Amino acid sequence: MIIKTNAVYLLKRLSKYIKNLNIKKKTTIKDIANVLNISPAAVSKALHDDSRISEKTKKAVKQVAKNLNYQPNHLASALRKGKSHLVGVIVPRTNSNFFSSVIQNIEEELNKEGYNIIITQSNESYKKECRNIDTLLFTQVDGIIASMANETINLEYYEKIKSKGIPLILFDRGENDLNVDYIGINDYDSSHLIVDHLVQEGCKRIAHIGGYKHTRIFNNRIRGYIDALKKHQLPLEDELLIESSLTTEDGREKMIQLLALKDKPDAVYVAGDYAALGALQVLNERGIRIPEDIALVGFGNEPFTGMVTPTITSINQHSIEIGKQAAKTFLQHAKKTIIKQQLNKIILDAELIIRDSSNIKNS
Amino acid sequence: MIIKTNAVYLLKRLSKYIKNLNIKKKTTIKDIANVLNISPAAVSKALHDDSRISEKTKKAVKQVAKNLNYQPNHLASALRKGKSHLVGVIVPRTNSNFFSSVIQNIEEELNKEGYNIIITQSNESYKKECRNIDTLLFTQVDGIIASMANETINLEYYEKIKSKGIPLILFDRGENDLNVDYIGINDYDSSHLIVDHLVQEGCKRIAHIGGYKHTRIFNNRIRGYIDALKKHQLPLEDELLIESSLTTEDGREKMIQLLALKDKPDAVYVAGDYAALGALQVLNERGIRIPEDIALVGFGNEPFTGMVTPTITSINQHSIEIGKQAAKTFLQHAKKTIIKQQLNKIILDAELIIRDSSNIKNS
DNA sequence: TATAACTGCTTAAACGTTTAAGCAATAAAC
DNA sequence: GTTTATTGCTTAAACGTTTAAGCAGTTATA
Repeated sequence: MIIKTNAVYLLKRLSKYIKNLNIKKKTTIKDIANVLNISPAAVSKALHDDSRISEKTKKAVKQVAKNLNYQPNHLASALRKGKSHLVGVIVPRTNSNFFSSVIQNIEEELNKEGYNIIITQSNESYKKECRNIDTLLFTQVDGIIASMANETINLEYYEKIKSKGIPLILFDRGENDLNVDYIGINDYDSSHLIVDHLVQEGCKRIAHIGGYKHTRIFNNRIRGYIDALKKHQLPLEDELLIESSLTTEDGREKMIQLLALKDKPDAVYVAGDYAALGALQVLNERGIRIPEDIALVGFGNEPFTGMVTPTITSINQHSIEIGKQAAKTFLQHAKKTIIKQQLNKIILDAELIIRDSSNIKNS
Repeated sequence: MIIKTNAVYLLKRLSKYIKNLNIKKKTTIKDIANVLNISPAAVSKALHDDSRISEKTKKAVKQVAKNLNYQPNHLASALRKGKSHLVGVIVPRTNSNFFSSVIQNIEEELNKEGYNIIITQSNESYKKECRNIDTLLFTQVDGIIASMANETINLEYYEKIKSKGIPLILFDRGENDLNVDYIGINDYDSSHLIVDHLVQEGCKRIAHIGGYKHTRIFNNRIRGYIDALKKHQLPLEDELLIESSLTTEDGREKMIQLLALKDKPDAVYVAGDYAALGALQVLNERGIRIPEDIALVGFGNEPFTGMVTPTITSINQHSIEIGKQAAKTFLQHAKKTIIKQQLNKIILDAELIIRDSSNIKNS
């Protein structure tokens, strides 16, 4: 009788194996349990180094897991635990050095704590951004770190994230009204840095090709520009303050617009490097000397600012620090359970990188 | 008695609601079922427009789902169905226009079919690439689309993907030995295009700063370079063929090395735009005229090739088409169940974008 | 008028984990 | 020598879906 039971038992075990061989099913915790003749629960605990499992069993479990090439099923554990250990990241685009550097540092910081990231791009489109949010919520991410598209005014979708109780951290392009954690640089002060520098180089008519006023960071840069002009008792003229989408193409157009003025500026501060590039192209094409005739300053310190002729003075946005802080802020949320949600607003000091395009005295 | 049963029943329903209100739990299919007094199975089917559910019920279910702000739990359905509808993408880095454009097009194409992508970067590191693969397998992706790191020689991890039966599609940087689907451009022909063009411009001593020989695409570019030289009866000289990591820094070094030769080249074909930029910087710094003294050609058509002075002639790698084809190839795998796996090797014709750095006759 | 086919659901099991609760057996404490 | 703790497991339920199987009731078919 014992022999028969044993035979039945062996047959059962064997059939499992045959099934595995044929259908090439992924090995599960159950398979390991069957091999060692212990319960799946014990295997799970052994793999997680539970103190209530003997060292002997742990060793055995890990060995068998390795032999059977066991890979834990993230979906199952995430479902059971209610945590996916996935963090969603939304950026306007990845092919800018600033964003890809931020992403890289978010990833690095989160990987340390066992989190992985899902990167999505909005391509500066509000509609795409909404779809990305839905996708991320659908994927059950544990948190979202985002920088808003230029187009985004309606915050309904971001409210949706908050209402689901999912930590939301914004960086660079954020909104004050949303009342969430934010990491960025001091845009207002950056404008002061730039204007101070240009004044020091002898400029008297400083134009500003700014971003959309409705976006907080660009608004701050504009305010900084205005206040800095006042500080230096330079007149603020409407025709010198232009709103732009800050693409390279629009940078070209807005520069052409400035050159059409009877009273041309002697310096142009552009709120984005790509638009500054467009401006530079126009100036070069028309044989206007930079910085002698017109000085140029960009924003973002994209690598190409150091590649073009002349190299473009720009603001370093501390992408590394922003990425690290964004990740750390998320981790704070993830760790505390219900403790009071203290808002983090981290504003980093920016740094002006002076290059040829504004270096009048040394040129 | 009936009343009592009803009371108990109502109490049960009520308690569910109270629970929902307090703990702010996400609404599930069960909640909808409870409200409408039907089974969860019926709700699931209604949401998926199953033909065996009445239109009336479907309407009601969808209405309640909307009211309760129901969001399907992706983890649960993925676990049950054995499909995550997630595709992993591995690239050396995202801050190159080529890769970010490929990614964007992969995403677009896959989104149409209800798939989402997880982007990971290897930063050209083999170790990071292995970790990325583990992460993606762990996340139960339905497929992986990858372009290999420069460092990658050992294909063990890629074999791991194949052995799990997960579709693997390589693009740009791939390996022949792996025997998987591949989408890329014709690197061999591209070299011919470049050499033909340079010869036509009158160059007689053409150097090549190539990528690592062990990477198939760079090897093909080298072979194309050699064969094209032969075709034009130009002598092939060892000192003119240099292996490089193709970073901007290394491009500088290798250019300096070429300038140290007693018999300098009159043209340099660099296998990557970033390295070509380094070469350009060195030439500019030393007052060597481009293209009159030395012509320069890059590879990849990165946007900055059109921004620098002089603009750099380069090869357009068809990132859009590569992205679309990679996605489509994956979808083919995803759709057929066990049908024979016919390998897709898609080789696109490249295109030479002629700019100032090699336009001798018109300069 | 029986039989088949369709409609509109329900039941119950499954996906692979984790975890609270519990149960023997052994060790420690009194 | 009884009580108490500790060790090393097991059992069973749960996470939220999906789906095969089945079951009434209705409608069409022969």
